[in-house]
Amino acid sequence: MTPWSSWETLTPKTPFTESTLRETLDGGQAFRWECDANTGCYQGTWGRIHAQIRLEKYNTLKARILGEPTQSDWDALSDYLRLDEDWDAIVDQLPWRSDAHLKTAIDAFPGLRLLNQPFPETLLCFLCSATKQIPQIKIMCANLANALGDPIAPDGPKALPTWERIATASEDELRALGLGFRAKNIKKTADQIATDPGVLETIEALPYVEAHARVAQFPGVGSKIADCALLFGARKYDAFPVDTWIIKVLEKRYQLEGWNKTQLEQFGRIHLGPYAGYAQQFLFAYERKAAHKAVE
DNA sequence: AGGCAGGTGGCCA
DNA sequence: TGGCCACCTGCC
Repeated sequence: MTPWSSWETLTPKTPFTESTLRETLDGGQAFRWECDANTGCYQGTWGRIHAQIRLEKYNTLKARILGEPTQSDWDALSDYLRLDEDWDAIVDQLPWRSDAHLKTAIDAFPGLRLLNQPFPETLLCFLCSATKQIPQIKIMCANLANALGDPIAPDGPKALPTWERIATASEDELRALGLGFRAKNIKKTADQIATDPGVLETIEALPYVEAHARVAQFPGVGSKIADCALLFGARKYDAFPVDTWIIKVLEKRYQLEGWNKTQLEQFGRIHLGPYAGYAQQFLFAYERKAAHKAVE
């Protein structure tokens, strides 16, 4: 059995709360985190790192990493969680002064932030996401890792497969992982990436508009999935993913009934500005919370 | 038991 | 451009 590192105290510039940590790790940006119901400890995987994260009293953030992490692994954890991000400065640039609903959503999730995930695996996870709910997306990602991924440690959890590895699988093999019609798109995208190594790095380095146009050329990647991959996996904070939840928010709370998706995307980017993606995350989290409450 | 789910792409006017 | 529909699969 591979041992865990000792628990280290992390020092985010802006603290998490219980609900913002949950919303950050397990709110639909990433699909490889699970919360232990008894301890409230999150366990998850990204890149080649498997970690546990928990919040102690006074919102002290603790983490440990499977194996014998180096300083660069701890730095990777800090980058992943964006611990050094100037959250106050970012949020202050959102139009909360003139947007009461946005202000309500921000106040409900202080410290909620966007993860800094690896771009290739973020694209993969969101290719799985079409017309699926979060629990189902998680299962697909877990199946992909278990079937095609490399172990992070001997007998340990597995990383998500590389695109090159996926390209060596057949569509039928992928379908057997429960991907459904997404298997064809994932296979075709993998084939394209395999024949053009470095394309994802190139895309990641482009400004948002160019990156969006390029990533949306992959089969199965439309405007929404492109925006999610760029926002959650490439730090394009001006991306504004318009999904069913955000459509509801904009229709109901911004009185934009009758607007089509393209118009809603443009409204979001124009109204919310260079950090539109951050605003999206607050609005998304707040709306899901409201819907959850309504069920109770 | 049928409809729906963090969409996309193809087809038709 | 805008509307409609098929597409896998599992869960309510």
